[in-house]
Amino acid sequence: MLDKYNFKESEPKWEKFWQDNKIYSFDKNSKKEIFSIDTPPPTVSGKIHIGHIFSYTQADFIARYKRMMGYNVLYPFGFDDNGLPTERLVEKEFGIRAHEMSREEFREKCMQTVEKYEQEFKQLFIRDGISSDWDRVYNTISPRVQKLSQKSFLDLYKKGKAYYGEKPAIWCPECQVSIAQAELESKDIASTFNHIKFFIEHSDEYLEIATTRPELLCACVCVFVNPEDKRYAPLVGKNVKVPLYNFYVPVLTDEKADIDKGTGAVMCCTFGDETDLLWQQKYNLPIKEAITDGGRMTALAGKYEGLKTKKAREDIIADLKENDLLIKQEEIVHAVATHERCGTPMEIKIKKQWFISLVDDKKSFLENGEKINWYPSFMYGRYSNWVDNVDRDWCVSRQRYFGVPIPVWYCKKCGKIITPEEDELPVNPLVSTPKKACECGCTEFIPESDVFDTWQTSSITPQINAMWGEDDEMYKKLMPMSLRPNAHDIIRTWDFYTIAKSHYHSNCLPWKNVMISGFVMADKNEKISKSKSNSKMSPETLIDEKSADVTRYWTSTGSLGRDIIFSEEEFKNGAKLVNKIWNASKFVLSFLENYEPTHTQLLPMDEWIIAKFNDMQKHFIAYFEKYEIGLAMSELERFFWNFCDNYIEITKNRLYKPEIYGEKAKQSAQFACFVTLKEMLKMFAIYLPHITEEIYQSYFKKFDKEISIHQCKLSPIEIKTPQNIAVSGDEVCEIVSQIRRYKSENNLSLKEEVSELTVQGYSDFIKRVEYDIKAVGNVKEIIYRDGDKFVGIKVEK
RNA sequence: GGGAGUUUAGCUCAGUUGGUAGAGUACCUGCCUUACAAGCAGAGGGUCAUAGGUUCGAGUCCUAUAACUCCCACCA
Repeated sequence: MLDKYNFKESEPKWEKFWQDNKIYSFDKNSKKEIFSIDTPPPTVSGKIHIGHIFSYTQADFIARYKRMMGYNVLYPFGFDDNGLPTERLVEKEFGIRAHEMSREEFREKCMQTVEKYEQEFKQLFIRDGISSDWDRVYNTISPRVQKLSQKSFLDLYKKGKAYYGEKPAIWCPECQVSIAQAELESKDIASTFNHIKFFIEHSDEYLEIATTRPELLCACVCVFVNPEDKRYAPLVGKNVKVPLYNFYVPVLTDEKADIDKGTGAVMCCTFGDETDLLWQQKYNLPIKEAITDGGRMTALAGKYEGLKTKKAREDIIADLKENDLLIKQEEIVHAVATHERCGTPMEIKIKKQWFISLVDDKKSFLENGEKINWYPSFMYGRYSNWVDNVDRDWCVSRQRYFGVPIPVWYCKKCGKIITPEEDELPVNPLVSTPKKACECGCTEFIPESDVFDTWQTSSITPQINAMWGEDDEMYKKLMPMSLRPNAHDIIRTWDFYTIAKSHYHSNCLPWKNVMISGFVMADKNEKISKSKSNSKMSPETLIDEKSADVTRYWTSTGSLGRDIIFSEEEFKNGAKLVNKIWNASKFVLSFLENYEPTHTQLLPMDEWIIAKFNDMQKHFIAYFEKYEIGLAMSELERFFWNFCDNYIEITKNRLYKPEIYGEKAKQSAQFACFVTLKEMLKMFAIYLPHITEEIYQSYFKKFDKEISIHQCKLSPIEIKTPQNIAVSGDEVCEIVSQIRRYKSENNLSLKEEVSELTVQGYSDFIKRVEYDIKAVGNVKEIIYRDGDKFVGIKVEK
């Protein structure tokens, strides 16, 4: 009944079948316990790479497992399709820049692009066998989600957790946008420490100052030295001359000036650096802006105006040299905070922006994080480490275009912040106006033109999935969600912000469990590069060439939270397994044609395999409950190979020759084969949904009411087996193994007849299964003896 | 500088509460066994990173150390 397995035909066929029959739909009205998954919405910024497949497939294992354990599984899908990454993709695709066209025109292009990619993404995930409910797909740019995102913001505003303020914000001069602390990435950058002469007023002496940013000389407002630093004590209170610009600044003291760093004297520029801004506030120093939003020098820089900072730095160094103001240069490598998207070193700018409070509530965020089960548990450490170190509120204003608009206007006359009513949402303040006049009577408003940071929206994915404000009953039922799966790189963003939002909105946890997956590395210490991910490691290629099931198998070999090196070897193992499952099923089922499963008196070895199966399944479930998908799989795999190499080998004689062993012996084997294969396939279905469905449909389905194997429940085989049967059966395998070893060592064929087998020191169980041992080893006679355990083999040639 | 993870066979990794070191793979040997040669059977291969400690007994528990990786801080 089973012929050759052709995954290229079979896999798409079943994928369509699952979609057509809505096998993975969430049943809103079901009474079953809900298991809900807060699926990561992939960022629409390019291609899906193998890392996504790795992480998403691992989550899919959980979804399928829970479904088979009888849960009503809510497994939605989403796309994070707004924000800077998407804009950059669109700019690249069309070869345009967002600011060169109207907002509407650009947004239109974004929508087109996003739609195209989302179709591709969706097809790929379906092709990988991801069992999401594709009727429950959300897009962060959709009106529905925009509404929820704005609702979230207004809720925070009402609660005093979102505020509008002028404060130092992290600025990316390349992307020309403010960014959040979480979007920074430390990078080691080679730089030069320039030792520069600051001449002391009314003196020929100079103060030596070391700086990596001489282009900021024009913004210098003072020089700081440490109050304990004896070297500079005489200079404190005096003025020094800023080189090239020739204006004077005072020498002041502050503890933050590090005696050991540079020369111990530091110039303060009230711009571009955290400490500088701190000093600005502490000493109320004048603010001098040296750099434009686009990363060019301002008029303050004099002749360097308009130059990019890097070029200005080079020119200034040249000029300092020429004027004998440069003492020496030191090559250094220092960690610089850069924008993770483009790698450009950040600047600090003072801007009026919207912020969400984080710093004041760190304690709650830590407590809530602790209440969540993190798998693996040490990943909570990464979360708490981040929260501990958060030292600025979350700037959510983005001076961009393709995002959720910040729903506020400012009164033209009194500046009051006007927000829309909830039933007006989603609102684009650039298009619509407030319904009422301002309290001051003014009817003219300035619309906010910024959009939200995309995390502002994606941090409410539990609320989106749980129908916040749309279906109160569902919301209560679904929150907190059961599981958040994601990779370790976004603990500090997605996980953190989501925990913060749920705390602020509903004073609850967003989910009960978090499952953290690792990264796929191209090689040791080598992340996946564009070129690699486009070639042999691309998910499309792997699924096309090796099948989705084999690709999925590979993802099960990874250990939770740990990075994995991409290895073709593991794909080979998966291919072998799939092939073996096919062959074993084909073989077993060939003895089950026209078979009516009826409970018969079982022979010992048939009881043995059932007992072994039930043991294995217990371990399998225990591992899954701990989200240990890889260990669960290896448990199942080991059982399966044992089933093939020992059980089938033993039992096939009875199946082939009922005329020798009896009809009842055949029926016993048939029954054990039937139930064990069926239950085993259900467990494999979690990992290998396609091939298992193919086998299920071609045979087992006719005994079941379920449409698909993926609607079956995992269950133990409900057959009572004798107490020590598992151990006794293993002893049989041990004896069989001895026979095989003897033949192998003596270069004999395995079917060679053993004229006499001596079994010494084994239990009486062996006698009860003598016919099986004789058959599998081709043994003529067995002699039983007492004494120490020993197996003797005699072959007459 | 703070924190985390890892270190077990040539390679990739298991090893639950302490009780004689495991799997897969590679290598080698044999076997075309009435499912599968993409198969089957078998052999060799390890001071469990190092040094101490607790214990009758430590891969496992404790203390140091080292190496590798990651997260965070460090931007004068």
